[in-house]
Amino acid sequence: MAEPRAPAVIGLNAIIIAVTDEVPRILTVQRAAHSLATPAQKGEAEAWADSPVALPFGPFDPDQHRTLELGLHNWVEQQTGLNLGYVEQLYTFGDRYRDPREQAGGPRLVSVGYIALVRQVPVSGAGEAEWRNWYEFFPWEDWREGRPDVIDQTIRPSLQMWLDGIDDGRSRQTYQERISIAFGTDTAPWDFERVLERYELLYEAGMIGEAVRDAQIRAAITGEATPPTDPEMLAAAEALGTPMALDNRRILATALGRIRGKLKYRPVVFDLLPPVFTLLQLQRVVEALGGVRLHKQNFRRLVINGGLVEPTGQRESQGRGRPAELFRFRREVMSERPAPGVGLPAVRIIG
Amino acid sequence: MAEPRAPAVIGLNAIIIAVTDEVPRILTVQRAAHSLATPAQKGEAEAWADSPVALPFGPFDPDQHRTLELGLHNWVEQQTGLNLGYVEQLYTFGDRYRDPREQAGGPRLVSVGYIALVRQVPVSGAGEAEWRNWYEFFPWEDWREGRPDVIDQTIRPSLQMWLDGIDDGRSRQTYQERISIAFGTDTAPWDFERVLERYELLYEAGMIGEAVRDAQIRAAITGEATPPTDPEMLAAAEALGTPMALDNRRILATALGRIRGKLKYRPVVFDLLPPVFTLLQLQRVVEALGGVRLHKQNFRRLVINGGLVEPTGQRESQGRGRPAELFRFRREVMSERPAPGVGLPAVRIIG
DNA sequence: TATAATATGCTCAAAATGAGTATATATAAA
DNA sequence: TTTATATATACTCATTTTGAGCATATTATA
Repeated sequence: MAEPRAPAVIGLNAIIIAVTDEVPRILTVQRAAHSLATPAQKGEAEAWADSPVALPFGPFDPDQHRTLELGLHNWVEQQTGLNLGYVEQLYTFGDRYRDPREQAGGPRLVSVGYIALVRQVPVSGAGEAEWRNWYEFFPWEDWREGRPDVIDQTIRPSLQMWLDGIDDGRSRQTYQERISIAFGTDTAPWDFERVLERYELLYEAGMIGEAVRDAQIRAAITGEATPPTDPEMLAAAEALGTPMALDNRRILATALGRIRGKLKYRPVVFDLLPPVFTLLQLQRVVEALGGVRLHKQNFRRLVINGGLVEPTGQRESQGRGRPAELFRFRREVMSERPAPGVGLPAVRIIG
Repeated sequence: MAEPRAPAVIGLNAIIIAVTDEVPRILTVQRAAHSLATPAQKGEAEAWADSPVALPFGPFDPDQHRTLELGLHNWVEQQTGLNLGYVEQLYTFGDRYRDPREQAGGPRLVSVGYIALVRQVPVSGAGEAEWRNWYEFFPWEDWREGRPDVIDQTIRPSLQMWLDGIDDGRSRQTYQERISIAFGTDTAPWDFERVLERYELLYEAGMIGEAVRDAQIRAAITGEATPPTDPEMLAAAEALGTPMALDNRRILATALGRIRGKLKYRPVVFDLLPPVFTLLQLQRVVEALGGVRLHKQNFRRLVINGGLVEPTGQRESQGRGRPAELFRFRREVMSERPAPGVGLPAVRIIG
């Protein structure tokens, strides 16, 4: 068994999530565009532009930090002034060239992603930090106002065109199946958790801004001519949301899928809410994360009968109609039921 | 945003799982005990003995491997002759001193764990590899023959004793809650997915062999006297399964919990079975992983009506009673239902 | 005072689940 | 050959959970 050498560096990415005004938001930072251009290919640097929108990132310093998570806490606090509550490891990303600087001899960058859920949305501290609607990056994932137009107007036709252009029958077959699973069919429902699968297909089909960018980078490095980019696909990329730096959008897709899955069997929503809340507020947060509308009365029944919340006796002051009762999270539920969560439906789109 | 330095090394751990004869097994390798002893403290090396039972481990070589997963495939194949089928990233472990050599100045070891599910159990290739029943490491997790004795005879009383010894009322309260959630109460059910939570509590209570070992290591390094180990706790450690090297048992607990969770909403079992199988074989594999007995007729209904399997028309040859029909996995189910899986009950212990 | 908006209570059918009983088809034993 | 035993499979039935909707309560505002 050989000793491991030390040829890679470890970084930490934070996906910091909050929900305000019924909008799920993530904290982004500005990333200087030139940080991608290495001296070796300054000239080519103008050929492609990386997005300045990035997830908060920091190096992991083993000398200073006892655990990965503590390291994360540390620089997040420094950079944004946030002190994180619930934190959970997401995934570790280590594909070659996820940082293009590798192509110019830079070290392999392995990043461990962490999800953090926060309540407050303090004006983000050190300058360039900014909260952004996460559906800005995944317009096809928000079904709260009905099935998003972009699916049938852009995604479906472009995917079909891409599929038709694949010569090998077998791999076309495989892709067809993946598309059905990810995007559903007339019979198959849309599965709200398959966020990453959808993003990856769109990337592979070249319909995502980052895919175009990465193809250009590869071409610039190998010295080939800029690859012919299908104008259809470029138009698609326009409609398919804001690009992010590096593979940050893939990381975000992973996080979104994870959160949606977790909602069903762990009471994670409450980390996004104040200590007391109305049932409608609770429902709106769940809907924001899930990207679906839920049946109000049944949602009520679910969380009350399920023992997830308990009434405080107080009622809300403000408001238009009848004042709502204020509830709080019942921590005891964790030791009462095996998998307490709020559950998303298969494909409900009711108001 | 500072550049990450390169002060840690990245390794890969494989949790390779197969089920044969209704026993869930993991592939282990022999780990030379002296690999933990550094020249700096050879003299102390006899004071504590690390277990030679380890998970397969290999370094990650970024020059050679395009992705972490490919790196894993590569050395697993070399070391064991296995070519892995379904592989999924589990978790990244980076706590300080998870490799005790760090205490003698060794580099921080960050390991990315991967779960692999395999069908065949070929006589494991290069020498020291060996399949072991995973319940050998977690005797309290197998409820197929009823509630394991070790829970009420060892775990319950020792946890209580430990709890009573905690002075601070607040932290005793917190621990009490964690114990209730992890191990259940008269009212609260046993949650089969909380494998890691249970392991961590037992470790923190000092009831696990590794906890004793790690306390001794720390003492040896800091030069303190060997800490007084409660003989009760040592006896508990005897009953609480085979220790593993480093933090490998924690990694394994993470994997077991993950697999049990996944069972419910993804058809992972089929990666452990031959292409055709009887429904009882399928059920036995699910039971082996979940550590529970299931109701036969209802299990049938679940997988057939759920569209998870389809009959082949063939029947099984051998056997005592009526020959069973052979089924195969219906891949189409993946695109029909949002979360196809087999589901484990809350706490069923019926034959 | 009427109207709109929201909260909350309740009903009812359909589907899923838990627990059995009954029957079919094989091998092994008498 | 018959009987016992083991397994597979089919079917029933009560209970619980879920999906959908109607009805009523309580507030602010026109």
